Amino acid sequence: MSKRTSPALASHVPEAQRLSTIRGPLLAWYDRERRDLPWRRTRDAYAIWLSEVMLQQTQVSTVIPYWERFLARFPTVEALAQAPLEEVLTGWKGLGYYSRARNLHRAAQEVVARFGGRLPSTAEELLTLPGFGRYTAGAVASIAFGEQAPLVDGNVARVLSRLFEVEGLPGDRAREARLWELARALVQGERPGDFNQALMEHGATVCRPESPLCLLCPVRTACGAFKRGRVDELPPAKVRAPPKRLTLVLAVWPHEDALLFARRAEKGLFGGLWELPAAEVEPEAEHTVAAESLSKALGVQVAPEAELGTVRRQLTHRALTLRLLRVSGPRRPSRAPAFHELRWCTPDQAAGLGMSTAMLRALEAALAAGVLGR
DNA sequence: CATCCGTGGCG
DNA sequence: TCGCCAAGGAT
Repeated sequence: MSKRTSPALASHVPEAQRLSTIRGPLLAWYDRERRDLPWRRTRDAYAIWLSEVMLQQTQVSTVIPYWERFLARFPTVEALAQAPLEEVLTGWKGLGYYSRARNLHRAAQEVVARFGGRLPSTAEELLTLPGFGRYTAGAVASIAFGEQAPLVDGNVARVLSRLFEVEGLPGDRAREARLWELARALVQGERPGDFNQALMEHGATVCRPESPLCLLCPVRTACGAFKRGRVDELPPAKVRAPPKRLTLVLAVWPHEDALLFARRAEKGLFGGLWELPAAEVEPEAEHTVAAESLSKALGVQVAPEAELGTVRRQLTHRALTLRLLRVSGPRRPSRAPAFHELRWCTPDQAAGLGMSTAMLRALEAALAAGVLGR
């Protein structure tokens, strides 16, 4: 070490001891207490990758059935790469954050093209693929390939914030840098993948956001927040912007035993998914105005026939209002300016489309209103 | 750096 | 009913 060691680095030197008192006990705890999750029973890097993508911002219990179904349908990177995006989105429907599925699909194609169908084994290489950020690259590299690569997710950030009393709000640069530095120091050693999972598992089950189980914590004697009674104040809650309101009018256009469906543009909200053709309107728009918006989107002049009700849906950052408007038109379009594709489907056929949960609720409401008879 | 992108569970 | 948030990434 040079004498010119920065103050920031020098201040961490006493931590070497603490780091070593954390790693062993946490790993031992993990060996005893870890949950039996399906992706912990495989060594297939693709399957592990898939689990990591699905787990982004999504609870374990939600992911399990999706992971099993998706893997059965797309068992290999090659199978996924060859599948049409629409089928991939169908396998993802209901899971949310659909850009994950689009990126996964693109990444699979790149793995085939650039790496001969084998997922690269280092975080550095993984980072070059779509959908791989620092977290996912570290997770796949350490869990699937045994690289001593760090990761910081919401759980790890909380655990390390408490253990080392890391100050600052989520998103703060210095805070993030500090967390990654700690994660990097801690993961050095045997079984890096298990250690990273131990850190996350601990955050998910013991070092929880609310009412953490400190009396069951294997590393509480090393925990700064526990020592000083600061467990409830670390980490500080993130400040969230209030959700914005978005009102969409949905065209319910019956023809015989079918309704008109449209596929959304690839980017943005519900990108690439199917829907009852939608157009944004002012919250209090008259149905004639709403019909005009739909006419523009569909490229055909449609007439408003009846209001069929409203479905509300709360997203993290958006309050959705879906207004169902039964319409009719002079001809039945097969293409439209605002949409990727149009299709006339019976409810049974529509069930096989990749549709968001919000749209599913709206469709149910339209059918309950009797648009296709009983 | 801020904003956008879904969903379901839970108190 | 409501607010909070969970194994993040892209722009």
